Amino acid sequence: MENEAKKIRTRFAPSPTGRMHVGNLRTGLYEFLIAKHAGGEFILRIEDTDQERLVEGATEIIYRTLKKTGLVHDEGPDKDGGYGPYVQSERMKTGIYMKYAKELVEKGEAYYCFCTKERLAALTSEVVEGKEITVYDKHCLSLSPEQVKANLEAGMPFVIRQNNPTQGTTTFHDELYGDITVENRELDDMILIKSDGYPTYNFANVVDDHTMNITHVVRGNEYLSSSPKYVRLYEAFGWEVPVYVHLPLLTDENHKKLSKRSGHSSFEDLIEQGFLTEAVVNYIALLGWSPEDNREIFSLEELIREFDYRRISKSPAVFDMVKLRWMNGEYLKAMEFEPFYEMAKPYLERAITKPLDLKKIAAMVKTRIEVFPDIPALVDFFETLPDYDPAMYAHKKMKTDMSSSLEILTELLPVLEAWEDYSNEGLCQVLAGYVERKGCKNGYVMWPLRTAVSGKQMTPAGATEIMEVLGREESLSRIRKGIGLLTQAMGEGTAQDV
RNA sequence: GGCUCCAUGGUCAAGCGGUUAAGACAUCGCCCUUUCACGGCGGUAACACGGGUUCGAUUCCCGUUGGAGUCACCA
Repeated sequence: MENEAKKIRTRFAPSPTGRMHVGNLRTGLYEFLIAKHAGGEFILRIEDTDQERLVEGATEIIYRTLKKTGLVHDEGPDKDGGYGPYVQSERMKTGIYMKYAKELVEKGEAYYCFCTKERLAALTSEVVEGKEITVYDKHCLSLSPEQVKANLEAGMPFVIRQNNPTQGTTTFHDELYGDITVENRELDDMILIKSDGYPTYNFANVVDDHTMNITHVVRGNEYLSSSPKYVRLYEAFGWEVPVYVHLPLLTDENHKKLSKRSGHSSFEDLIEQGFLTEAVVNYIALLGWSPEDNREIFSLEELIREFDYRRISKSPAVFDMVKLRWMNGEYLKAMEFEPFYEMAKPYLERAITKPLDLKKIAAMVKTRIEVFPDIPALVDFFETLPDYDPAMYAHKKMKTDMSSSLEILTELLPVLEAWEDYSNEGLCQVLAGYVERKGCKNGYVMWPLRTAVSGKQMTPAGATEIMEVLGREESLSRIRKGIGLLTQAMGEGTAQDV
């Protein structure tokens, strides 16, 4: 047993600050996949140490998103696995962070700092792109124990800072990026405990990952350059450093980091935009990772099986909505009809209020849309015949023009008026008979007919299917309207010619 | 600006010293067709640059250039 590798434990540690953006979700997905691929455990921890950024209900969003995407956690605030509490604000009440911070102070690896904001501001060495670059000068490190004690007793506000060496280098190993070394003098004495008593992310993260027995720390690439400071913390405690896997960033079309701030889609936004959960999960899994073969469509179970984190790439990936739409379309096509219909229904009803056969229309639309909101624009002509330009009757390939269309429709009208069976099959039958008598090609007849009953250049189905849904009376009325439009247009054309 | 990372078509990407440099999205064309779409077939399009190492570099090393990240009492 001792020789066997420890069971992998990864954690997803979001902050409850609103909706979950896709970069965050992908990090969670990879953490889940890495653990599950190896038969390990996936832990949820809520990092709410920033009391100012907390958003009401955001924790619920986290639970809902994980549930919906299938990233089931083995342990979390709602599932105690013996490493709780799993919410940092609750962990803080146990005094854990302060206890460990004081341990570092005693070891000389950290120290109290009483510097005021004003003094800190004076330390600002330069301003780059609007950001103030400040490196703390270890001013308070020289305070004697007596002074510290006196300050504390006087109730002076304080923070606790990490005491980093100023010489030598620190190296840490990342599974993807290899060894990364930095000069210790580049390491700022970061704050461990804030003046409100809460730990900073940096500190709580290390304490929690260690005490919760996390074996693989998987996180975004934005932490790569600060990782040496985390490693120094582990070393200061004398703790085993976890395996690090830093993930390549997800960027927007301008190659900038995807962030909530820049207004990029959160997972919930995407769902509202009509994307399927499975498609989103599938798509983001492929952003930064690829399987051994060329497969692109993966269920979560298949991802678990195939996911080898060594195949994660190192360079950032652009989040491409166009490809996401394509993938969503693939999922739509593969869906069973009934569930598809249930999801499409609200969009159909948005465009159609008449008592038409929505199921038939849904079936027409199923293979032609990429996302549900594509539906209304595709089917609105069923509700009302749009105003259309009779020039649409002309089609080069079908060899139709306005005059041929007028002829066809005029001849067809009495035939269809005399016909009772408006099923697709029945209509095909009567029209085939007409085409045969006429001795022309199908399209020569179908094009003007479809134009007349739809008033559209693009429809999700052919003329007969449309007529079947519209019914006899509406179909005939639209054909009469078409004849009227054509007659009028031809008349004007003639008048102009003369 | 310092530090760190990255670098194959417009995008996602395979490749891990010798390949006609895959595949997918997008784009273009053709076919099919009761338009469009779907589907089928095909085309355009990439190893950033310069030095090494090597019999041989997209692949290894160095530099240049370019891009990104980071430099908070935010995570």
